[in-house]
Amino acid sequence: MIDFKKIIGEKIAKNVQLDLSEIVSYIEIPPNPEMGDYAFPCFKLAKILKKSPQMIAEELKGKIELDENIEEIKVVSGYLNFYINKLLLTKTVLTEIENSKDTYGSNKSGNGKNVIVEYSSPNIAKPFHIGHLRNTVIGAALYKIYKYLGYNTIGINHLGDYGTQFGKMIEGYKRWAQEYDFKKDPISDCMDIYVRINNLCKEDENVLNACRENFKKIEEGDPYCVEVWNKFKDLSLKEFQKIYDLLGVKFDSLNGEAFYSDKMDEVVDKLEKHGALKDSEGAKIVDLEDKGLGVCIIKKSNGSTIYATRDLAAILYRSRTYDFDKCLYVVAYEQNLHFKQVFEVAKYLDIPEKCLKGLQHVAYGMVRLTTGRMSTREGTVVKVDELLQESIDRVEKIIEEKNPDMQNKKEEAKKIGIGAVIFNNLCSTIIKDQVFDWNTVLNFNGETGPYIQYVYVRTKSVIEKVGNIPDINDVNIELLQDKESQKIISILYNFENILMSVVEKNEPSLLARYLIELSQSYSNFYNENKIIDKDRKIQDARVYLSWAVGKVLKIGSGLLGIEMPDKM
RNA sequence: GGACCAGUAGCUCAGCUGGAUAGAGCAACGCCCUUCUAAGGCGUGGGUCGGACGUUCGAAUCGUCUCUGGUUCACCA
Repeated sequence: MIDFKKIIGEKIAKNVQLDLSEIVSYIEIPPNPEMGDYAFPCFKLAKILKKSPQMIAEELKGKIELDENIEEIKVVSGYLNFYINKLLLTKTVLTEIENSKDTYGSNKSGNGKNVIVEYSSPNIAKPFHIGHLRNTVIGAALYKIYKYLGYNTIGINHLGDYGTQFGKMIEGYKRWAQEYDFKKDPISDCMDIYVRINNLCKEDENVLNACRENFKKIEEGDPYCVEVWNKFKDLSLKEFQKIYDLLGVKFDSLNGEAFYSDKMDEVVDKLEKHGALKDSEGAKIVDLEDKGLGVCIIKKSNGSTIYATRDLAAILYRSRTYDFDKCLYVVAYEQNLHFKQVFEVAKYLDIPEKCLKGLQHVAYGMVRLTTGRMSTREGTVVKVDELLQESIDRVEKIIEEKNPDMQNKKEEAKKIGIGAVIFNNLCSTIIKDQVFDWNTVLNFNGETGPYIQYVYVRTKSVIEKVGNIPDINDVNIELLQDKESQKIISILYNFENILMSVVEKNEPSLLARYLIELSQSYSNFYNENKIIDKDRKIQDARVYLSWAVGKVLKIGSGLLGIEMPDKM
């Protein structure tokens, strides 16, 4: 597509002693469309040229020639305001959408690059709660968007299937297995055991030591411990899969922590070889005090490993298996220090420089309840299956009220209910903490998933009524020059840029906000104009624009993991 | 105590790498369905951008200090 910003930058660059890239970085979008489409502030030049910004702007205006791209230039209080050729913009955007169809906004910027997205990563034998949901939804969106931009993307569910917690589970299972059937609600049974054994550990140090011993036995391949551990794993995966199916989330690999249980010796060897390993209080550590990062434990004093060791083994394995350019860890910010340590220690693993540089922690904020922090042990978690079901149920009720004759009510309710929950998790900057409130999550008015879906359904409904999508050659773009249409066009133009920023910042909320903006602009257009019109030319133009909006809403939502209903 | 993160309207949040009058949604109030889906649109009210100082032609945005909240700081993950 035409890059107007670059074109303007080039025109300015001819007359100013600055790099093109620097000029382009100064170009901004005016706060109000009447002030132009792009603006170049001349204040920075004032010092260099020792003239007033206003004078510089006037002079520049005189030197820059108008052409088919730029219609007009105005000087306003030190700004050079550019008015681009709206007909050309309209034509460019619509032609691009027509030609690329379901791939609009995608590009090849990631070609040849391998990106790992590690996300979801729930703990086996514990409930899948709304914290994991946030993680899963963020990771899945990043995964899809990277892929859309041409990256070879690998999604890894780094299951929490290892560690002392399983020693605890085994200890609990040994003691109380006969009290449970593990059939109706296996996760709940597991959690019950987990809470009981934790309480016992608090009271009795010997029990805790027995738990640690059990974990060590798993590592050593003790048949009983491994069998029980596998049982928990199978039960959990089956439960998690139900949620992934509802969310439409898939992984390329389920290699969790346990997968690396036999790959940690090499890490220890390498650290030793580099002289990075130190004995301290019976444990083996890497001392990072000089970097202000404390110490990173590699082996505990009882000889067994710890999660940092497994993360390091994973880095080594992944660099060999996937030759990654980026490895994103979607993990809550609680683990900031942990990842800083691990990435620092990874320098001793002899992996390629690009892999080392590609390690990135995508930290997101905590989900807390109005009553405070969630705790598995306290039993205060909100379970995702219950949340999703509640959301779907509420949508069904609303459909029953508003549109009782609708087709496929169940299916559509599912898309809307789940879409609402997904959108709620993606609509604000991921680093911010979120207070979970049923009423906020299950609100379907305003800036929500259902709002976007509703707008999409409107575009579909208009097309359905008309009976066909007009041929782009029958669209007279001069009939799309009103304020409302132009607002939409400029937003559509920006879609690819938004996707690029999402990847650059690992911030899917940018796309979520974008879709709200697009939806609002269409709602506005819809209310201002009659789309189905007596004048066939006007109708063709507006229906075509509606189709284009629907297309981008569907692509964008799809990238966030939100499906579009046909009716609402 | 050290480190990191956050603090914008009653609530939830936008505000791009400093730029032109600080924007949405929710909640409140008032309008708009004999016209394409009112899960919608329009309007009104609501702000010392936590505070202070500084850098700059210009600061919600950058720097320093400070207050508040959160997270984390060795054998859990």
